[in-house]
Amino acid sequence: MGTSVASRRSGKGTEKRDPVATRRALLEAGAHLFPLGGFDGVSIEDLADRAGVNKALVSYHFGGKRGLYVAGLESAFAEMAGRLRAVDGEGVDAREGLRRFFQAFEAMTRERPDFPTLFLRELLSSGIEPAVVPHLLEIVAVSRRLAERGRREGAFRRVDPLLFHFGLVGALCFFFATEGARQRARMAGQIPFEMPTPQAFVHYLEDMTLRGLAPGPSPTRTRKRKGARS
Amino acid sequence: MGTSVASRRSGKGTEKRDPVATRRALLEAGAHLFPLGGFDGVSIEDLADRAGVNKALVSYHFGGKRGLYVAGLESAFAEMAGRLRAVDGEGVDAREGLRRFFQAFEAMTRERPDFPTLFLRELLSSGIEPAVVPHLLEIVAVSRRLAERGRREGAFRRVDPLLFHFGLVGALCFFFATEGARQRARMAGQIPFEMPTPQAFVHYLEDMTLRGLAPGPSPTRTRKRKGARS
DNA sequence: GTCTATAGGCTGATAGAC
DNA sequence: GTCTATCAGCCTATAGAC
Repeated sequence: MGTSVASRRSGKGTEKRDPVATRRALLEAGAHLFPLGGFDGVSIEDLADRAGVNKALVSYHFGGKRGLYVAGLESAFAEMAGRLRAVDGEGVDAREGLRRFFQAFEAMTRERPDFPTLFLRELLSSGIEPAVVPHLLEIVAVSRRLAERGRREGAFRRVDPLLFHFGLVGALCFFFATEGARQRARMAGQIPFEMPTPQAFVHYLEDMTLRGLAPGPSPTRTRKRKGARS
Repeated sequence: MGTSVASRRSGKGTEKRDPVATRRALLEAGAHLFPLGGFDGVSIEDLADRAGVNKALVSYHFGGKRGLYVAGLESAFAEMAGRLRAVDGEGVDAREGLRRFFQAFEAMTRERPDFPTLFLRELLSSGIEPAVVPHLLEIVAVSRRLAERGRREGAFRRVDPLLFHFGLVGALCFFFATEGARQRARMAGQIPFEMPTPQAFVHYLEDMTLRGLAPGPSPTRTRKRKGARS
């Protein structure tokens, strides 16, 4: 929990620590600092200070600031993709899969609260890091399969799996990535009313998704009536 | 459309232009560059070059890079808030209000395609610019009133207006803010399949929202059954 | 209002001692 | 592997000529 330290000054001497502890401390520092501030907003010195490690070790162990950033980024994306794999369990039907989808997202944000921020920041950046593209595609594939399975089982109406994906992931990412900003703004007195809790939002979104995906015609006519079948 | 130029070199001399043209050119440059790259990712020289203007004029007219950024930010937020005000028209019922809500968002992204990116970047930043907080609250208030009106008119079931707001705005912002990244990744061959169009997504989200808000019990039982009425 | 020139700070990276 | 010292580059901001 506390600040990881790979080497420390004690009295007058310098104690050396495990090099793997150094790497780990730097990765932890990156995981904490990069989501705030973004890549440009964090200096090597910031990272070294938080890790309790010498500046030069960033270049030594990761080949530079970018290397440290990418290493953390990839591990986070891989972890998210891995968690979502539980959605495709053996005997789980589509509705249960959807529940697991939300559970996986909740679990991720519980253990890595600023993953959504990191995620979003990377998507907003000029060029997505090639190393994480496979994980990204894997994440998309999960919701895609979920939508298709629901359709096959008759649990969901037919929707474009990609639209389904963006509606779900977009709302979740936005909410969780901006959660910190809300809390800060709330404490600074900029927001004069209570904000929803993450649990409430996840529950709401799950409810809306189930209702929105329920088979059958829309309870309200759309503007233009179409023929019998599309 | 082309690069705005407030002053230009012709042959050997230097022609002076309207100072308001200078300001305008710089604001346009900021509106284009800040969404990409973010505040840290854009240098004063980048801005001046794109505006066809001298570096020093940024400080002269806006008191520094931050001043130019905030000026553009505030005008964008104000414009979005203004567009959303149409949702609260005189004789519009809730369902029509929701339609206008999506229309306003679509219109905004048509004329200022990278507003969602700017918006999201600001929400992710360490501290939200105080100057835009009022506009932010106004935007929240629109969806809040929309949800409450729908409830009052019997068109929507009862939902927490703030959850409604985040579900809607979150999904829209995410999709549009990452649209550029998708196109880039697609062209770079990182994505091997077609991506949904903005129109398709907006239509999908509107449909899902109407279905999700339709009065009546959820077509699927939730895990815990509650009493007859809440 | 606009431009040139420059000050001054900070950053990422590395050479070389230990 | 770790640390100190240092360098070259870029950045924002401003003083002063026009």
